[in-house]
Amino acid sequence: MARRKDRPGPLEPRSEAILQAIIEEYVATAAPVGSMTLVSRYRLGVSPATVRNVMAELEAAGYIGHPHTSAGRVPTDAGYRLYVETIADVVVLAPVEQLMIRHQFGQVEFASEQWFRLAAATLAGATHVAGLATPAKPIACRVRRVDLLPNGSRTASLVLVLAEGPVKQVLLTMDEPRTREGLEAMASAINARLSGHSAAEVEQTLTSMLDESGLAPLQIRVVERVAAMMRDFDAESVEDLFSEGLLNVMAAPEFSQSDKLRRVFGALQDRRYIGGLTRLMEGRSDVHVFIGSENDHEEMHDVSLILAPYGRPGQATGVIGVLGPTRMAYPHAISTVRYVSGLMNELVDHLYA
Amino acid sequence: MARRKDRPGPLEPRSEAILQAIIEEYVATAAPVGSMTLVSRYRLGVSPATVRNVMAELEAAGYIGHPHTSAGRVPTDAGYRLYVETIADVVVLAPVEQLMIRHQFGQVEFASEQWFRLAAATLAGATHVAGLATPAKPIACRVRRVDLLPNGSRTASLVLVLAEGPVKQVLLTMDEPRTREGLEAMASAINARLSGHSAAEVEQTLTSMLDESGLAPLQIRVVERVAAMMRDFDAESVEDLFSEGLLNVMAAPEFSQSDKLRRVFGALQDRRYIGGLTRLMEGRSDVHVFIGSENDHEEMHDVSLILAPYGRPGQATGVIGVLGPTRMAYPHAISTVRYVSGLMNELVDHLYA
DNA sequence: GTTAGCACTCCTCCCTAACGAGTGCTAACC
DNA sequence: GGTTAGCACTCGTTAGGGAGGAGTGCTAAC
Repeated sequence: MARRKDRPGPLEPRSEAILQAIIEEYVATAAPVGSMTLVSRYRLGVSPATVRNVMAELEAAGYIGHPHTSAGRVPTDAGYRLYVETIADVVVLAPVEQLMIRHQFGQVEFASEQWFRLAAATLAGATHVAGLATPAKPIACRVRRVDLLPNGSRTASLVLVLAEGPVKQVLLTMDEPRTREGLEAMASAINARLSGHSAAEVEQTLTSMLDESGLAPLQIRVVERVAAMMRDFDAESVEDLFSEGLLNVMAAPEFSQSDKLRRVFGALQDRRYIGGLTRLMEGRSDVHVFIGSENDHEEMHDVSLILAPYGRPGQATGVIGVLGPTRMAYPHAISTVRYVSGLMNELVDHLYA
Repeated sequence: MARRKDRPGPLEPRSEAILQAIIEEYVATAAPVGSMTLVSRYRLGVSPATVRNVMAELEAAGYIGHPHTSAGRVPTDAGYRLYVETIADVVVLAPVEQLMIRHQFGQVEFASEQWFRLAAATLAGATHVAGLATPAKPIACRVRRVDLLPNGSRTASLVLVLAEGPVKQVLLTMDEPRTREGLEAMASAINARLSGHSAAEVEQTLTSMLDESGLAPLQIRVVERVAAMMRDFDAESVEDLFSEGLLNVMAAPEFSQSDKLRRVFGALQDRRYIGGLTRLMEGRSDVHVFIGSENDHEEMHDVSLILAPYGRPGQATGVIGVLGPTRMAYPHAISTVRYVSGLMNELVDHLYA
């Protein structure tokens, strides 16, 4: 209020430079930064007193704060927000790092289940905070084929392959023994009716089958199971989250007493929270940063999320990103997430080409 | 040394009762326990002075210690060990809890990949420490069948189903487009050669195929990939570990400053450590407890592991268990792990019946 | 508008003393 | 001889009180 002349809008270049310096120093040291340290370490071309004046303005505008009177300044969430917005569009990952990450992705064979894990691990390794990734599951899965393979005398494996790639296997118990041939015949009969169908369509087929006479009870049970598995697939898609390198975040001094972090970890295991995240990213097309209190969930008020969608909108999308303390190296993290999401896009394109 | 008359051997009943009381009190309160609290809360039938004398003996024998002169007693790892050995054979899980756990297992359909997750989650929920589980992978996997399914124009899914149940899918890129029928024909040709084969046998087939003429390069590449996947399966089996409820352990006061715990989590992510664990349990048939410094790895010196093997020796085995602070409710944890391992045995038997 | 000077604030660190929990010893008791 | 009451002693914990210092905000000079 005091010395501010106009509304929060754009800051004078010098004020912005000082805010930037404060943030960079604080990110590096985790300690409140004073006017003296600032002028001695950053070529600001002004005296500590001037810096103090600017600091007072920045504080009045809500971009920085003091823990107490005789302490240095600490960026607020709003300060980080401004900082991120000024740098977000320009940061690009250094070519060396691009190369290293691309190299890591080159290692993986096209085993599709491993992509997100790899993405999460790569992000964690590159940014030294935690990497996150959800699988890119299709909006609505479709059946490719169903196999019935004999196991023991009265058990069989039901293998469901989706058009989009994923495979799932469940165990089936049968009232009476069946031959391999009998099972194969049944599988191809089922495939004829289900192949290419979505979860809803399988459901329809199931209800119509219930009216038909002459169908083996086992056949109906198999279709029931397939319908259930398809439901699961559709539901899972938004609820699975891989995280890697949470230990990196544990190492941050702000989380040395594990209390706050425990709540963060708890939220990360909450499927509803994860579902919310993916839904939040649905409309977006580029990296988005959620800083501290900008996160909807109170548990996340001490951390920042940098997320990016990937995949093909309307077909199969997922989310990758990083999670770290609000005191985080945003430029590097943002550019890394952006780069990895680009790589993930390439991979998905390759899969659907 | 001082007052001990004979070697560590069996303790007098009264001493044992007092050790037991110390441990139970310490497990409950996490604070060193004094002679007064002990007589007031446990019906020991003796005065604090007598308890102090016994405590001195127990300390000389190495079963308990003091943090400092004027503090109460704390059990040592050796004390826990003695305690665990006196109770291990007799503890049985309360019927109510048995029912609850069995009920949880009833929920899961026979989707075999989910068993260990469920076991880990159940253990975590029942014991309030962390639950661990490795999948029960067969000693040596065998191929059941291979499918080649067209994806895009130049990509196909290679689906590998193992005789033991697990399924894996990878993406294959092809130099030239192939029809669905062509792929199916190739798949059945490959199946004829690989079905029922172990990783080593697939490897042999591959080398013999390299000498044959007239084989499509793609066919050889597929067999190569299958060989690689089989190797992976065999290797993965001992290296995968699901954990659930690590947050429970974070909540323990001994880990309030997250330093020690971070090292524990680090070790849990180390595949070599996990491999060591499973190998450690290979010869055993019942629950085994590793208390603090009994663990080979220094990172684990502040936690205890209660592990049990499950599965069919020689066919498919895995390990389940819990991880908690050395100050843990051993009787309950041991009986829970034992009970869940029994359930897992039932499940595996059912699968292989 | 910028800067030097300076009083002021308030956190941090360190020292000390009072407190108290719990022990270990000794001597009496059963 | 084992058990117990009594008591001196140890030592960590806590609270209080400067001394020190980092950093600010204000004022006045540049």
